[in-house]
Amino acid sequence: MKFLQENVKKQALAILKNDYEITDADLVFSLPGERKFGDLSTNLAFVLAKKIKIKPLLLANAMAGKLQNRLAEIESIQVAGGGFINFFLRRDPFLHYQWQNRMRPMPAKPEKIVVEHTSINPNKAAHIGHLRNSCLGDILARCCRFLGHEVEVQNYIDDTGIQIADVVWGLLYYQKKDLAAIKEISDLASYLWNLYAEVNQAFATDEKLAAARREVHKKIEEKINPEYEACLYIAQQVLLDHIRTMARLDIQYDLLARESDVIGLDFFKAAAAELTSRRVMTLSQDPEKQGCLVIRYEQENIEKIIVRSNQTITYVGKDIAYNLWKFGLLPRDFHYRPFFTYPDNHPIYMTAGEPGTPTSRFGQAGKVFNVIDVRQSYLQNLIAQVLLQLGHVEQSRNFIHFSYEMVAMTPGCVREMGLNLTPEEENKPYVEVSGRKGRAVKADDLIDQLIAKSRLEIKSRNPGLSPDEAEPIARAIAVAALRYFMVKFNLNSVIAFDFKEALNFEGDSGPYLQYTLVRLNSILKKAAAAGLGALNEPGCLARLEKAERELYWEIILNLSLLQPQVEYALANHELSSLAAYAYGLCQKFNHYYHLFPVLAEKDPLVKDLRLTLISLFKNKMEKLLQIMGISVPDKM
RNA sequence: GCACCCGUAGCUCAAAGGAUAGAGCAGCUGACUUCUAAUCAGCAGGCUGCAGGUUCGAGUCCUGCCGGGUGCGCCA
Repeated sequence: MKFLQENVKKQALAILKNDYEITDADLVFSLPGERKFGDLSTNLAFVLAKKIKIKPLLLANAMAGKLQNRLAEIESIQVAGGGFINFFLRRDPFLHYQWQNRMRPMPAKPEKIVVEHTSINPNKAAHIGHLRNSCLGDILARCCRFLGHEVEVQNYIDDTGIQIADVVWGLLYYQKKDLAAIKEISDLASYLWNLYAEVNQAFATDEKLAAARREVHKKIEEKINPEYEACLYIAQQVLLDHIRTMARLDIQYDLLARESDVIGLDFFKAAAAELTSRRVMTLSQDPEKQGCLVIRYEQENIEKIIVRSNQTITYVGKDIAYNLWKFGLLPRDFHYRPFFTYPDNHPIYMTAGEPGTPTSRFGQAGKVFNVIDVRQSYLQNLIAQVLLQLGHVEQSRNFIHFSYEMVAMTPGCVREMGLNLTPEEENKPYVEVSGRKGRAVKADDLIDQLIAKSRLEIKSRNPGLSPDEAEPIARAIAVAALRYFMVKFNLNSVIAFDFKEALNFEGDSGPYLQYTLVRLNSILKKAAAAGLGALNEPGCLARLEKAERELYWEIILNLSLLQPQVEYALANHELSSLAAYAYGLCQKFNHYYHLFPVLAEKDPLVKDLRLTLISLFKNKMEKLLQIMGISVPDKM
């Protein structure tokens, strides 16, 4: 479709340039919402009318007259709506082109893309807020791969922060467990979920405890046992738990970048030299920040502390160094070791402080996507600013904060879970999810609920299925429902989480998409059994009755938009447009399915055309579902 | 206080400056002896928060209000 649009544009421009002063940018095509307005439409006449002061309608008619019958791919041209020029494609050649090119692989693109997502503090189990991050990040990575990019998925592990000190303190001093006792705790991540909320409540009410926590944090930084060893153990176990949870959703990582290695390998020192010599980072003149090194955030005219008066480095400082490294702009590298292998043999590497396994180079990105919620915009913007100030113009432009709004919970949902609300919170439209307050739905619990529900649905529809057969199907449906739910909203709309919506398997949902393909596959299977497997070139659409022909064309035309849709989603940071695209296509197909039976059709040519349509639909929709991380079960 | 985001049907959300503002859920009618009814067809539901402005054209852009959220830490 994209190729065709460009081709039509080139031809039209060549013709119109003789009579009008138009540029490449003036001629923009769009797909009209209704087919009576054509397959391609342009507002060129409106744009030009302003410049040369002629009525748009007159101009549009004149232009249409000049273009009529002179564009190879265009059957006819009409003017409508006061000046839109609408183009109707030659349908049979278009269908042939789509059919012939359906298997063509996407050419590889040279630009390597690093996507950072998940990055959960390793001190408690993952919750629904993290799921939005990981699902978006994973789909983003899949979009880039689909378009031919090399993609590296990184997960940043803050294994040194105060959050982890909280639970270390909780285990060692609040619950008075020794290391051996800690190692005996099963399902540590869930256990810490409760403990983390509990100790934070304690910290809030008792000043002295906060000092104890700082003491634990200090001991971890100075590698003093048992605090340090407990910290290492907890971070590793919880991290493994997060990896396991996300693997349930088919979300995988390539590299785990540890904050302790960013610190241990003095990444910041390497960055600091440059920051200081370019006077990006300076000694603060503010008496309250005496002895601190700061960077001025220009957008809001704030001084951000990078190096504290005690010479320790803040989170932003470490993040600046880490992101410079992602682009290969730091004269320093991590060491690496293999950490984990997925059942499909895909390895995850972890950064290391000491020389480990030699491996292919990580980082060296041409473009970086950081999937982090909107609350960190200020810090991400600061990093982009710093890249620019250091003279890395290209990298600054390719440093992308893939920002999304938070997941919240309605007061009703919080109450439903048996959790407490303050009277003030009761009256809010939603309250933010918080691991610190233990106020969130745990990721694993939600996945379990989804699987349980799909199990019931499968059982009622397919009573003969054994549990062994039903289980993978239940999982596939649960994953589809969850991933679709997480991607269908606009990035800047807050998701006010609601069990009823998230557990919906009907209508605008992941299982709806799966069901469409399951039925379609069933037709193809039966057609193959009847010896109708191999398909020839598509026949002429004229063979179809008008009503079917129009619907058929509508579907073919929309199917051709897969690649432009993915490019649009990526360029505009709007992955929800992919969900809407997939849903719209399936709606159209289901409508067609009900009106026009395939296998019962008597006319062999019509039957062939219908089989062509469903083959093409399967081809495109499977690619689209793969981008969304949704698999298609054999039956539902 | 400053900065960013949101306000569309009873509810949850779409609408890429464009043609008659669309879906799902909930409600009401209908369609399983048929390629799987997790489906489909239909009914009903709207001063797009308010007031101005820009434009051939505004839910979308600008200004001001009203209501809500978030960020602005020597936490990460």
